[in-house]
Amino acid sequence: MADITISLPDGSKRILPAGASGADLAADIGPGLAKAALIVSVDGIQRDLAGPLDDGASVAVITADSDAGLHTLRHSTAHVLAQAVLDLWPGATYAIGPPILNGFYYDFELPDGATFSADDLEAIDARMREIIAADQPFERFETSASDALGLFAGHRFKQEIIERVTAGEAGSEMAGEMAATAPQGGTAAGVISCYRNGDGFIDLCMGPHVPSTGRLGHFALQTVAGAYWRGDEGQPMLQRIYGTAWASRKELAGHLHRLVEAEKRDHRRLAAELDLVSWPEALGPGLAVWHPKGAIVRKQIEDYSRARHETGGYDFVFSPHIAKAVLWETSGHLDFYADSMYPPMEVDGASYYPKPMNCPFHVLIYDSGQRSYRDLPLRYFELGAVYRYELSGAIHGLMRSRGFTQDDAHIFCTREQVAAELASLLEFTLSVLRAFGFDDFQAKLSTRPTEKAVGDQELWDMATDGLREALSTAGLSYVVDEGGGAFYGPKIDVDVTDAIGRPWQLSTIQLDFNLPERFGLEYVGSDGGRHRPVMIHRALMGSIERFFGVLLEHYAGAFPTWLAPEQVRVLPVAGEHQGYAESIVERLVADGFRASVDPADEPLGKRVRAGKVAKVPHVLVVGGDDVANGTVGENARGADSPERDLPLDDFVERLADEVDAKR
RNA sequence: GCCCGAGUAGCUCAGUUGGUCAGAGCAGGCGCCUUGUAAGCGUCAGGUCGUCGGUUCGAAUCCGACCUCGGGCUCCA
Repeated sequence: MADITISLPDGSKRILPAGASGADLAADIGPGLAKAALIVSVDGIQRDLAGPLDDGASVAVITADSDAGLHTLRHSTAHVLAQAVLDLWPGATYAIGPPILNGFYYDFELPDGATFSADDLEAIDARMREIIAADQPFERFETSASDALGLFAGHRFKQEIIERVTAGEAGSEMAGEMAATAPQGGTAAGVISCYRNGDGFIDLCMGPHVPSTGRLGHFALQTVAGAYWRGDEGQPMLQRIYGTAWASRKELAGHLHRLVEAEKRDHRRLAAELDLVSWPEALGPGLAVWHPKGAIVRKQIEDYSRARHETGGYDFVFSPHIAKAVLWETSGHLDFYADSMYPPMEVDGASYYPKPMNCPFHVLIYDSGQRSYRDLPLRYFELGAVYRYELSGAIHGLMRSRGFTQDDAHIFCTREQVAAELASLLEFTLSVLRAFGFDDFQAKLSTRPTEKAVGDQELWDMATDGLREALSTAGLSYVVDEGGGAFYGPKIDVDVTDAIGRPWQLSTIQLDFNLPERFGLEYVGSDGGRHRPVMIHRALMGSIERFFGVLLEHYAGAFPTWLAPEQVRVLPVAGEHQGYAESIVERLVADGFRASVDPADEPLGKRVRAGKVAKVPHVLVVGGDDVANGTVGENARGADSPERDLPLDDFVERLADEVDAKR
């Protein structure tokens, strides 16, 4: 039999006997790799280790070190979860169970509408570990759609998937998905692939999978949740189990530890601990009140935003919280956004809606007079409070609320001005975000939807090119969401990455070809003719409340000094030093700093601790020596040890520098 | 909205099978202590056990409804 030649990623070649599998290749390279190998990538297509390799193929052996390997590990663990559930609940059926970030889930429907309870997870976990201990091989086989329908008799979700896959070949929406994902398993068109492990467990799956269940085990089942089939409220509610899975015990422990850490910086917990914000039940879900310490931080954020807009070419405007139905009819909100609006108040025979957006008001301001091309661009800025009727289950602290304030602006410009306007706007956006300590950005460009869209193609192209240019000028990496734009215009969304690596979508820059049309906006051009302006919606922080929440989590409550609610706390060592402490605070407050005295009613150690726990950036201790010499003992937040005998003037200068530098 | 889970002092929690189970620590008030760097001592006050109904001789505990909060509701075979 002729040998086959395989190319490896490093460019080297290996000769193997004909019929050799990925596992054989891994073993040929070395015993360590043989043990670690999970799947192979053959000419860029992921496959099981067990399958034979073709002569001349480029093959990479994939281990759990790579994302692809981890994905496979999680995907296979999801299968074991399904096997365990089907073992334990006779009559249960299963839907889908993909790998996700850090883990996996699987959706089930239990007989007679039964639901999982949190206690069930323990039994499922135990059964999964038995399956893993049995080291059952994952065996792939392929079949026709009609045979597959028989194989999954009684499992309606699997049958639906098979039907969709089959229909997909005729060119439905599913075809695109399959085309995009087929390389994962290398399934030929018209063939349904399945995996069998254990005595009778079979799942419909593209694969690939790890060689056997024994390769799994570092997992934890996490939560039970309801999830609609295909994410559609009109579809049945399935029972979803989430889990996390890793290549080693250590990585699993690390992940669980990170979850605990993330919980510690949960903004809702910190908001309560630091006395910043609360959500009194009497207000209703998704509505918060700002306590003095939270409010002063928010004020710093807003003041900074206003100052930047004031020097950034914006005009300030204000608009009311409610408006008559006719405004929302004209803007179209009542057509496509009514579900998210609070119901109207009836006053004097008219219906007034709380505003979910500020744009129509700004449009009216534009429309309050005749505009010349010489006036453009016009940039209207408002910290506008809006109210949106979010689903009660979607509400989440300050991150998703029913009342919030946008750092909102609308720019009205000519078509010719769009590109330049976008470029400077993106620079402006990043500059503002950087001031708050974010420097890791990721952008998304959303382009023209394939179906309905308003505005001519030329306009879309120009605006989309403008956005693209702005992104490259700013040196921002971005992904393109083809067809992901709204019907009324393309947009850029900007994510920041926080201190523990989580992305938050903050900024959005959105072209709008629709509202100017609906409101019949015009300007007089240099040709004397009337033209339609282009409108740009933009928010940098998005929601001030949410931005505050993101900052709170980013800094784990330890706001930089310029934002900190309490910048300096002065602790007199004993009662006799109270006067000196007060004189320091007086001076600091006069200079515009936020400072207070914590009197000597408690032992110094206790007060120092209280200052640290409150995350005050500077805790000053002043005693007899300091009174005599005009000095302070400085405890900088995060410093290991105090700095004694620091001249007060030096401290104030340092503090001022720190605040100026926004540190 | 829908699925699962949770609601006991301001906060974190304990309360065994329904029968002194209404408790603790921290925070708060008041005294004492006058402190040189991460919790001094004493004392007082605080709760309709989320709300409303029901079962029971008796409910924080069991049942139902409601309210609020938390997690989830396509990262897609």
